[in-house]
Amino acid sequence: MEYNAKTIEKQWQEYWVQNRSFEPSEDFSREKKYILSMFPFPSGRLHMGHVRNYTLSDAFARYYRQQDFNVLHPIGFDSFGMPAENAAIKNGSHPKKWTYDNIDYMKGEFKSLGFSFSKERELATSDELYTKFEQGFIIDMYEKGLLYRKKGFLNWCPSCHTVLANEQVIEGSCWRCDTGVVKKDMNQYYFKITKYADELLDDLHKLENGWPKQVLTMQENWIGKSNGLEFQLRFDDDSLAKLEKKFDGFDVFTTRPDTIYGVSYAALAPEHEIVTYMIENSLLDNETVIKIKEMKNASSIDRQKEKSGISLNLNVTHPLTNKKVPLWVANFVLMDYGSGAVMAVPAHDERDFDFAKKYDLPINAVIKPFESELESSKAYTETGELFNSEIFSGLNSKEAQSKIIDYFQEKKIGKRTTNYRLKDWGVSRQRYWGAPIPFVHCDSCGIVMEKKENLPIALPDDIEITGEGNPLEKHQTWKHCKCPKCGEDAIRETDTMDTFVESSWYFLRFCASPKNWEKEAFSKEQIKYWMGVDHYIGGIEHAILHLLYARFFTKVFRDLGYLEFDEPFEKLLTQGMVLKDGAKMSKSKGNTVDPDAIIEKYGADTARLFILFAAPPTQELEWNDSAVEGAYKFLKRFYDRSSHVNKISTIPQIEHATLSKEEKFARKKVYEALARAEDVYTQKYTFNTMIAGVMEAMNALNLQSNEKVWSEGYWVLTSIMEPVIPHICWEISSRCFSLKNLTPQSVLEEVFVEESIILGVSINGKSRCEIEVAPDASKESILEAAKEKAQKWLEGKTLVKEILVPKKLVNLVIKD
RNA sequence: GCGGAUGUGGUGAAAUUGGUAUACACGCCAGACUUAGGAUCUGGUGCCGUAAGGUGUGGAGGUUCAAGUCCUCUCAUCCGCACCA
Repeated sequence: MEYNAKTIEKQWQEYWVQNRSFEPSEDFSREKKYILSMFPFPSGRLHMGHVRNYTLSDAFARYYRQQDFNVLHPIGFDSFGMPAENAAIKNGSHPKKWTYDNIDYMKGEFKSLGFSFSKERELATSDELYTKFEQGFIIDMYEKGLLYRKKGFLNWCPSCHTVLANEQVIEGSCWRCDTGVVKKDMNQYYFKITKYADELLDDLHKLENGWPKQVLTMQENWIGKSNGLEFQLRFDDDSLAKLEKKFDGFDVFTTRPDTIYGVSYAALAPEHEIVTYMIENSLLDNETVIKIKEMKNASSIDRQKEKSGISLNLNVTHPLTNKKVPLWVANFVLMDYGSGAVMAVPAHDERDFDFAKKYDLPINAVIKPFESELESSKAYTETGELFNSEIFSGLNSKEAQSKIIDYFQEKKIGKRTTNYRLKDWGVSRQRYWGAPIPFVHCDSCGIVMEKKENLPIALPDDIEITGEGNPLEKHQTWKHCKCPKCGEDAIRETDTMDTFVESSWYFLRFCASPKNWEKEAFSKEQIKYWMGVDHYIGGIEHAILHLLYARFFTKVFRDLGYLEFDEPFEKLLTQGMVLKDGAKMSKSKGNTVDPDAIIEKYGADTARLFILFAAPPTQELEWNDSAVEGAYKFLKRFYDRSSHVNKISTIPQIEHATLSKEEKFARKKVYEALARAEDVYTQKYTFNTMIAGVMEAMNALNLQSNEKVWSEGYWVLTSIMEPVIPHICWEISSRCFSLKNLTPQSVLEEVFVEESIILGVSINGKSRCEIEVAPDASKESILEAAKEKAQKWLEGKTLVKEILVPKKLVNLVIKD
């Protein structure tokens, strides 16, 4: 029989649409599985990474459907974002048209790959309905104080007149025009994600069994919790006078309070408010001001190259010794961590040491190793024994840390504090193609939330996109409105939201029944049934931001009363990248493979089979044209051999004992494959080994010609393979089994019963020969057989030990 | 620097609790059928060796009757974070 992928695939794709085969049921009494793959940005065409992602989720979804679960396997498009605007700048196409044209094309690609997505729940985050509910949530969060507006230092491209996200700054320059990026002080909206820092960190433990360790660690490091001492460094009298008593001092944070007696200077970030005050009030000479401005304006790369600083000619007093400590501005002190100021202990911190060497500041050692001498040529950053530390001398670092913190707390001059690397999430973008932030600026009322009944605040279509500045701000009429509170003329907020906001709750929206799509974002009942996501599959590149933000939204929604759980994704599978010629596929490298071309040449089943067979999902996948060809050959053979199968509608009953050796072996291989498949879908996700098992079974079936064994084999194998290569399996199954075999299959234990078993015989751990014994042979008889067979190696030696590992091997230990 | 991961044939990769290393596939070699083959089928294929045998999971040690698997050290590659006080 000739395998014609195109015909078969078209036919079943139509069948599935007409039969609504992949729509979840609203019967909430059934057991459910929620299988989700990270939705794509509608860039135009699918790439192989997408194909890998959705082939994986599709395999899970189809498997659980076979197992009679109510399966939700939705898809959507993360459709706001910069590329749509960039396309507009480049080709003059409207972002909306560009986006929705791409979506249409990609939906066609999904269909041609046979992905079993629910059609009725498809959405795009740029849909006005989606914006409407999102803006509602934003208002809720603003009311709860979880969204606020403040000035912040942002990456600003002076040429594009826009704020850039950190990821858009490439080596200190704008990713698009290569202009040097500067920091600009601007008003921005922030989500108060830091309020949840502790919970986001602690709850990682709840995910230990379902998430890759790597992702958990990355999130842990990103949150970056550290414990230590916070205290105030106070100015001495002269310095207070110089500062016109505007500042008493400033806070510093340290994780090493045990080194406090080694403090020999203190340093402020160039952006620190005291520094700003001194510049604004001409308290510094010109040279110093120029130096500080240089530090501020340096790109982050330059700033890291070499430590530099300048003295402020001010002194603070050491909190314990009351000695004078000089105050400097230093480029290595970061404004956005801790308080933007540090106590410096050059003897025990590498940065402080480098700086002290450069500017000839004192280096006072106060910690020494327990069992060796202190070297003065570098900073000793380990823990050790304290000295020159008054009453704390002689203590070890660990004890000293808590005692010194206690001492500060007793004296009320400092306190135990926790610091986080995680910062509040800046969400406003000066961009057109995003969800508008639903606020208005009113001269008399300030920032006012839009009324929920006025939502969505939709984007205007008639805009001009030039790449410079924010098109919404330049629009003549859109931003003018009435204040929802006082009714006077007001101005709409023209900032739009970061696209990560949309992807932080889309998995909840999918739970909503399309019947109520217009009415509500989702209902508590629907969420309760479908969530959490049983398998979430996507790229490792989202290990931090997307997954952290989605976890944050889940906790916020819980606190807003919309749902009742803490974590959205129970099991996370992070797939490896798709490579060609050893490098990630990318247009710029010219090493891409177009999925459409593969489907055209071989069909979707070949692409899916290759992708799942070539490597386990978490590993990188190296594209290999001849291995694709190999997958295609297997499908041809698989299709061709189905001519050995009888048309039946129940699995054949076979009298195992009456079969030939080859027939028995074939059945054993078939059921081995089935047993392995169960494990793969539910535990290990190593589809490559499952497919190998099926190939072994096929090879074994080929060695015999019993029609019943063939039929039984195909009954089982097409069931195992349907999630991987659905079209060909539905075709064979409908022709031979009236689709009756795409159901749970049970492993027949009887086929594993062996008439004899083969044991390896090794001498001193080295395998030498084999023996064949009856399964119930006694230990003595097995050892006897082994010794007889291995006689050759035993001659002239002394046998010192005999080990029998049941069903595996015999090891004979000998001596000369 | 800190954290995480990975190292097995020519290639992608297998290997329950430690128990005959290299399943399955690609590639290669040989043969069959063919006007032809980039189709199909059959057989072979870790390395050295005619063979017996030796050797072999990045490297060096160790534990064990037995180590790809456990322990110690080390090298290499990849990924994430990074002047985080």
